[in-house]
Amino acid sequence: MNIRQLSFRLLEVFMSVVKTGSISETARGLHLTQPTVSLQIKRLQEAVGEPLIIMQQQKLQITEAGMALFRTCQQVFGHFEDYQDYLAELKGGERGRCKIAMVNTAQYILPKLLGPYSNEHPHVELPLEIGNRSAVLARFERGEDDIYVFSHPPSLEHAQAARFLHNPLVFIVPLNHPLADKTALKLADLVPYRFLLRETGSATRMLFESELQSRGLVLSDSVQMASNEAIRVAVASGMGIAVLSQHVLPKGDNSFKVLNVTDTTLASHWYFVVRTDRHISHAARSFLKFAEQHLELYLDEKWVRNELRGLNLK
Amino acid sequence: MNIRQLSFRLLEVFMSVVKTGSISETARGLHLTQPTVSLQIKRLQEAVGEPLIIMQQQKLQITEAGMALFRTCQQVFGHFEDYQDYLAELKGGERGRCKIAMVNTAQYILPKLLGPYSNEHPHVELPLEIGNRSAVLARFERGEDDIYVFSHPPSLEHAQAARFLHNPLVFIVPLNHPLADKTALKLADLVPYRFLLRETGSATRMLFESELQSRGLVLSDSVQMASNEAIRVAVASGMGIAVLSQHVLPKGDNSFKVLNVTDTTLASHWYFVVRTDRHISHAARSFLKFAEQHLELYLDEKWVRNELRGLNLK
DNA sequence: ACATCCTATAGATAAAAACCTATGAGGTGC
DNA sequence: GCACCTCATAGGTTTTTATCTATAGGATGT
Repeated sequence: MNIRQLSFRLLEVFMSVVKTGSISETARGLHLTQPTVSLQIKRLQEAVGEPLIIMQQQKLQITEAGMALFRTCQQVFGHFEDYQDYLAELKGGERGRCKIAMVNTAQYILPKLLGPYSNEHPHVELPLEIGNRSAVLARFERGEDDIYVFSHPPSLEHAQAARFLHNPLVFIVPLNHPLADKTALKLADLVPYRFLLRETGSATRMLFESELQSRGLVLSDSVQMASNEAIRVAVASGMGIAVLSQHVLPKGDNSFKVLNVTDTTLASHWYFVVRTDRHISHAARSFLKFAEQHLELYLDEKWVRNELRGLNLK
Repeated sequence: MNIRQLSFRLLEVFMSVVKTGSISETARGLHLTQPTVSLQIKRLQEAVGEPLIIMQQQKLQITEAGMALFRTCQQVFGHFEDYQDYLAELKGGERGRCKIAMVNTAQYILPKLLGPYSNEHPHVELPLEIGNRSAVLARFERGEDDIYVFSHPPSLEHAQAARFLHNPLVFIVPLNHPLADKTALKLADLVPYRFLLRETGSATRMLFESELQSRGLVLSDSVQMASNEAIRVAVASGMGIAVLSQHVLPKGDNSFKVLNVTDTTLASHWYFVVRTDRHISHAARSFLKFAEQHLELYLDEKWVRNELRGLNLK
């Protein structure tokens, strides 16, 4: 039997002949002529190398080999139907994978969207990658994920970014800090103190440093720490001032004080970023659509900046 | 996804690409050129309507849809491999069906061949049909079986017959019959008594009657009975004389007496008959070959007439 | 005997599939 | 920068496939 000259069409016709028990009726059913069907069966028998159907007193009789082939066909078509169902779910965004790479800080906000989404779409895999800005940028370069989350508009080739959330930054100090009780501060009042900062390249630090630079200010003392939690705890224990995303601060945490700096509003935005030179996966598209529709529901409404239409999610 | 434009060749190539992870390597492996493989994949993707493989940093990456298709293919090819195995067994006569229609009397001898054959070929189905001569002839006409067993050469169109066993007929009488103790009888001595006979058309009766006719003898009294057993029992209980195939008589049964008729030797032969206008099934061919080789082993050697070569079983 | 079913076969055509060669474009390694 | 991979695309050829129409040969039923 030569499988290479078998085609699905041939098998389809064969199955219909077995089901109807008639070549002519199959022809009518499939909108073909009778000779066409006869010929198809003949070719199939040649491909299989064994009679599949024999004429018996004006009636078609299916041989053993024919019945076995029929059963095989049923299974095969069954598998393809399953695959079609799978594809349909994939295309509908009900199944599949949406790999998301996000910068560290985003882990305080993205889960608020991911949780509800995952509940609504339980068959979508959502592998998350969390890293610092440069790690996520590297992943973007290599196109390892479907969606990237940055807080700072990355202006890269092939990148399409859409804002979705305001990211206000605040200054926090230990409760016993000299500035803790001041009510109206200027940025310049802060620079003499020690600052605790994330690594160079982090969006928060970049924003803060560019603000300082534009005002001609220079920090007198700074310490670099690897994570926001480390910084928060360090501030609480009196090590210095920090600039952090407001989203990072646990509500009702009174182990530090938020300063009221009147001449400075530091803020960036959270962005969903996708590559324009790649097909966006259905699951990713589905997630972004979900986000577009439910941002206000799951995130603090006052910070939402829903510009996801810009990603033209069809 | 349009299944009609899918071909097994396409899937074969696709599977190789997934396995090797390279289009060029697949091309080398399948003795194709690289553009051919590229194009096949492109066509497959168009047929499926979904990307299956994407280029990722100089490496091929299989998409979700691609992996699912790959799994589907594995199952599908698995089914076809099973089918191929099945076909191989079918062609080797190891599997399949060999329908045999035989006249009543044959059931005393054919099982001696069928039993050992079935043990050697446990996957061959052996449906048996047993009927009187005219019923088996009708089945032959309609070509309902693979092999027909007659005891009397049927000279039909499209029939090819081969003798395999001598079928000697004997006269039996009740123990208390007037002829029971005679040692050398003539046929003419028997005709005054009542005979128990099978229906007209049965080979035994045909043979007996033609012998009577050629000798100008006429039976004075006869009773028709439907089966050989009925006749045997009736003879034992004293109803009359019978002519039966020797094969029908259980060895060591002393409830009747076999007459010694010196001027008459009634005998026919058992024939395997096949239709020449039909493909003979592999299983039937296998059974006939088995019979040809083992007749002497399983049947009484002194009666065997092995002329099965005549069926040219290749 | 004839109309009416089937199926099989022959001959023809248009579309498609399955390949090829040649060439281009994007990376990697030295 | 150059040799050397990889894959993609364009253009072309030869087979194969999927159809059709026309026709013929059996069976069956009236």
